[in-house]
Amino acid sequence: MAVDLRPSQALKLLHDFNFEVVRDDDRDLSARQITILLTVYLDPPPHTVRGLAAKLNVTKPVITRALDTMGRMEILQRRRDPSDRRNVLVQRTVKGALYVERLADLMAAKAKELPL
Amino acid sequence: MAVDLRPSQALKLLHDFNFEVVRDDDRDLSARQITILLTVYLDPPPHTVRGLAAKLNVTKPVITRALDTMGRMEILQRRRDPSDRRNVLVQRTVKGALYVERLADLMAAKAKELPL
DNA sequence: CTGAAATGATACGGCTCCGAAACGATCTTT
DNA sequence: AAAGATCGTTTCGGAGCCGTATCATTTCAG
Repeated sequence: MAVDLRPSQALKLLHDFNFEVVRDDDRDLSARQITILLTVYLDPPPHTVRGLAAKLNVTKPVITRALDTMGRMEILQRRRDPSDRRNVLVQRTVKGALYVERLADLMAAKAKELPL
Repeated sequence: MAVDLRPSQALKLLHDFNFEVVRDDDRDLSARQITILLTVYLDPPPHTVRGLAAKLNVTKPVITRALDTMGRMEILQRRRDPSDRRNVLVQRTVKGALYVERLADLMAAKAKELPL
């Protein structure tokens, strides 16, 4: 129980963060895509399509399509599992790490600006 | 400078919050829609289509369509400005207030669970 | 009173995403 | 090796959202 955030502060933080993302990027990821991305970057590997789908409670094609999109953006990467070639391993990329880091910094900055 | 949130905590908070939203709602609002919604609920009125578009740096049809969608969800409401009938005033609803409150509580709860 | 300006809504073509179902490739079992 | 199971992808029809351009309504200026 570390960070004490009142609901009104949470709301403002949520607004300010989204506001910044919307203003900067013409292209914004959906909540699903963000969750997939952050899951890959926060949870220990390996990450498979099926595993991500089960964890996020969505269908497999949702993951496949999100990987198509974020693969094109080069923030996530597919690789075949050598030990079981049916599996696809979802991996991080350098560009993706920078992207995620930017999100984290932006959120931390917005939190710092919150009124008491 | 109230809330101290390290980037790694911000990332986990962002993940946990989105994770919960994605798991619960089959239909999730876009970053733009959330920003519009929270702007109406946080900034002082009046809110017009043109004003919101300028503030968020998007085109007017984006606002109109978002109002269509969130109007159907009954979390935002249109009303004609009586003093200048060209304007549309965007207003809160009871249902919308509950929706926003739920977002705030969820985020605050997830912040409380963050590791030090 | 008439034409210009302002406001929000709409039409359009294009793109992305959705869930369900079917599919090919790969392993596992027999 | 044949049959079945598992995994990720693709297809399909349908829906939402995008930006540009245009439209109807309302107000304002001359």
